[in-house]
Amino acid sequence: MLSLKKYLTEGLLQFTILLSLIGVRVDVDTYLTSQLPPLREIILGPSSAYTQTQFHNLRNTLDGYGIHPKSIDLDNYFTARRLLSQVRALDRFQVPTTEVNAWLVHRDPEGSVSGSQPSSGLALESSSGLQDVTGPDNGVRESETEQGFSEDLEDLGAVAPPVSGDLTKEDIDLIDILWRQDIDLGAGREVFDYSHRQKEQDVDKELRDGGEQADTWAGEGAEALARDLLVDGETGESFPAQVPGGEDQTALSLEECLRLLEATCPFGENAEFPANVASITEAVPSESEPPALQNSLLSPLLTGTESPFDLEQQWQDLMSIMEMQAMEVNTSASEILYNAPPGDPLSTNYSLAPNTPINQNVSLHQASLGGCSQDFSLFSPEVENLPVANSSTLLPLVPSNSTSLNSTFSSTNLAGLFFPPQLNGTANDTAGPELPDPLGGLLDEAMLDEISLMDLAIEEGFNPVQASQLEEEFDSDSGLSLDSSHSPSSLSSSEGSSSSSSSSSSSSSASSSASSSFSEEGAVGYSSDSETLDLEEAEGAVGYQPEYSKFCRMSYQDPSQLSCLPYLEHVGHNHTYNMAPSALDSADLPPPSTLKKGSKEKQADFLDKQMSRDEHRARAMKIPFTNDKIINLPVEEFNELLSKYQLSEAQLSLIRDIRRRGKNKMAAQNCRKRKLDTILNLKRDVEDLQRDKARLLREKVEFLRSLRQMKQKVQSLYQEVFGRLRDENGRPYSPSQYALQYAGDGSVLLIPRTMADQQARRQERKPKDRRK
DNA sequence: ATGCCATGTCATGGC
DNA sequence: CTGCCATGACATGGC
Repeated sequence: MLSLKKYLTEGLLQFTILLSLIGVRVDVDTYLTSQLPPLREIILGPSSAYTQTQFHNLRNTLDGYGIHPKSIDLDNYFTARRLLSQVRALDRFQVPTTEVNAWLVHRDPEGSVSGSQPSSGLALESSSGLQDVTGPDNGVRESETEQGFSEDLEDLGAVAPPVSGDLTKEDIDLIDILWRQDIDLGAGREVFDYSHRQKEQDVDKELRDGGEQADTWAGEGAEALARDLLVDGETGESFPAQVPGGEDQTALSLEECLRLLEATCPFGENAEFPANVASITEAVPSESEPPALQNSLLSPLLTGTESPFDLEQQWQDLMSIMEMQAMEVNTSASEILYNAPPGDPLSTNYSLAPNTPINQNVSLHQASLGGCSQDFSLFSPEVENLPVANSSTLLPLVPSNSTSLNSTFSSTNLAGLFFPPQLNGTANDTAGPELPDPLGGLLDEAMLDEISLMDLAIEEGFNPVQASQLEEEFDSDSGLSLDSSHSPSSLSSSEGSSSSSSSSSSSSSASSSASSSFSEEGAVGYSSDSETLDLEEAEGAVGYQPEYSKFCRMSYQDPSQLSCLPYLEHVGHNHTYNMAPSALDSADLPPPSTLKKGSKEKQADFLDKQMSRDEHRARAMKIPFTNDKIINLPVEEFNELLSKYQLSEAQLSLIRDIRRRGKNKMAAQNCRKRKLDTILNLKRDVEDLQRDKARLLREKVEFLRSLRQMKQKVQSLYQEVFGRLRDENGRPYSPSQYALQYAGDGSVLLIPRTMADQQARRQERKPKDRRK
């Protein structure tokens, strides 16, 4: 369903844009606003799936709690909304075609990427393609890198099916011919392909040792690209300026793009297409926008995009969302079930602000949960007298069944009545007064969506824990709440990789104990080990980006925490934890180029410098075997080795010292690494707990709100029923003398006030007695 | 010159 | 008891 939705949405958008560009007006509004649930939901999404998560995260951002403000998902969401509004705007404003500059349609074929480029073209500054050159035939682009890349994007749920799957050979040839035509412009496809470059950057980051080259993409890279984007005066084409080493860059003109689209499927199943169309329209006011922004639309894979957080743009997005949601609710408001007759106090009570969303699924049953009785002070004395236990027996009073009660409640406008008192997640004043806030409506909508999700989960038989898990799943689907990956299950999984990686890289003698100790450590959540290890060991690991984003998020929260981030912390340092000494030795060997340049003496000096003190000692004492063997051999083999040689007492002592020191060295490395991971895990636990606390506080506020709503409704119903009662003379009963009493069987009795007070006191005593 | 940090080493204790 | 590991404390070298 998700892929179908994206497929349809992007396809429709592309088709619409195309039609608009060639002059056919498409009234998207009729489709979007019409009450055709399937299509509407396909295009706009099932509301809570998107809005809940994103608003939730937006609120977190505004809280200053946790979410990196540069989060690409927010951008993605907003731009998706913006894209819709821009598509709508297409039939109002005709985008001048001369301003539609260049579209990225495909990445490079291998052939146009210079096959002579050295494989070290992963550096950011180098413009050579990321993917490996598979061969001179540039017609077929089915390298593993290509497919893997598409799959990666697809896995993240952001893209349409890969192009190559549906392209015929002629199409691909045409594409390549077109690209080659633009090669003389010096434009390469991957120049615009931010995801491409981002991935490249990631791999590069892993490969690079020094921190000096670790400048971020959004910093110099994006600026450099923005600077390098030139506009052809004649054609209006925009193409990157000649970057040194960027001879393989091409760009597609609009005409070529259209031709290309004609040649391919009608919807142009290229995932990058709609994104770049959006970027084009965005680029109209600001002539050259950083590529990071347009690529922010590409996929959630690019979560780490560090484009500047454009507050104004976000505000526009907020406004557009408000507009859109107002439209949604206005059109759906007529369908709201109002069971109360006109003039009913209920309807007057709950008919505020019709253009705000509705909290579905708030049931009286939930709201009358115990433990909230302290909130009764919010009530009028009259209702306060009602025993809590009887509130559920109110149901028979409602004209129809409980379902209609729910629907009646669902028509109540909580957003108009309440506002979350704590925007700050750490605020403790949950019962505080509702403060006005310009974002209040929006945030409230988000919260209500969130609560609706909770309610839905509860109604469907989930327990609250499952509901929260459901909520977290929504968060994780967005790719924003990355901490959901730290659930116990993922901990255990990463734990497995942790132990395996450590054992694989440790010496054979230490591997078994190392893995066993690691699994013991897993009880306290020992997962970051694998994260950093995977970075170091698996070059070009694709799944690494979310973790990096997570660290970005953390670092944003507190810049001083940068020092604690393993990834950044390891920059410039040779963290060779868990690497076998043999690997260390080989890694310490100087590159061949330096060997050629230097004389043999220099080589010897260099090697001497690379050797440890123990190695020097061993050489001085003429130990006949390597320190590697001394340290890493099992005891039996080690003793066997010693027995083979006639060694002096000094030599034996040195060998044992070397072994002891070597083992201790590795132990110290492991120990420090463990310590670091423990600290990081503790920090993450604290964050998780803080997030849970904030969520629970929000839920509490919501429940209190619902409870207050219920009480008001009960009060209204009470007054209505009481007001309609007449005595035998046809006169209304005096509220000061009579009261309604709810019996356990659902019946309602009219009893004198004095008796009601006595019963109420008895009801109050019972729980106290039970507590004792 | 100084402080910080990563790393190596030693001492010690537990298994 | 010996070997191994974990870890606190200290030393050292680089930045």
